[in-house]
Amino acid sequence: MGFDDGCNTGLVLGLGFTSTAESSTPSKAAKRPCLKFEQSTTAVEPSLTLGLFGETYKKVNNIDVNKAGSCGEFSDHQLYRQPSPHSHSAVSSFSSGRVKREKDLSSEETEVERVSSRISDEDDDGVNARKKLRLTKEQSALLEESFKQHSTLNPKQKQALARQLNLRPRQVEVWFQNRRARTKLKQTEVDCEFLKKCCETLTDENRRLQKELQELKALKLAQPFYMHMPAATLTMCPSCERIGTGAGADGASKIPFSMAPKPHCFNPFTNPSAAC
DNA sequence: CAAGCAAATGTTTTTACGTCA
DNA sequence: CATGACGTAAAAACATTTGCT
Repeated sequence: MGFDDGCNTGLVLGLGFTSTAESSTPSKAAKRPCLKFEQSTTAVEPSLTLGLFGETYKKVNNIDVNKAGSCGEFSDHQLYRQPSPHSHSAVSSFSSGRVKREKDLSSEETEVERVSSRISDEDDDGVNARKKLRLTKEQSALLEESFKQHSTLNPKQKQALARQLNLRPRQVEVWFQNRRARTKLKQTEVDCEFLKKCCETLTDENRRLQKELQELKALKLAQPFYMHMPAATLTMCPSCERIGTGAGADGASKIPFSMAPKPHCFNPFTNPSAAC
């Protein structure tokens, strides 16, 4: 995948970074293959595509099936917050082992909460005001450090970090979510700049090629010599559109320019000039 | 007081996993 | 037993709100 692909299929506009060591089969460990900004940005190479992807957002029929879906935060919300008027209050009966595990975690979180005095103080007074926590420098630093290692946390890591920071797991989770969002925003800005540069380079290259084409056309008109040659002896490099004279019409080996397997597409970062 | 930042919340989408025919 | 369809929960992405500086 790269710049060349967009040339053949056309009209695909996208930006992103493709890992060079990308495996085609997502493993179970890599649960969310989309849009993860790992630390090893040096191991990825930029890819640009222009146009429309065939991929579209799918609308799920049973949208409200998982309305309780926010129960991903069930344990945290239920344990630590006064239920908001809009929150889904009841996810009553669980039976799966996974939920059991979640319950275990929740009990752990309760323990964490007990330790965390700054939180219980706020909640216990009955006032449902949404107080905003300001993380200390130390907390932020540790979170940053952890984020550098993993941009996402598994439940155990979350628990451990929360305990270490004297925060609720939910707060750690939220911090990571927001941090990922900021990272992505930053990355989008970088990509935007990258695309701008690409656009400028391509515009310049296009201008140069147009000029060269004009010159060649003028040359062709000024030199009737070409006209006297058999058409088959004139070949044009598909990449740079320079005209060459084939020595004979029989063998491709004698033709100075052979057709490229596919149209040359200019990549300003790997090919600063035309292929010839 | 408006603006910007960041914590928090709500919604949607994706994925993994269990169950059942 | 293998397999595919289906339902559900969890987690992440995404969008928005809100409190604080």
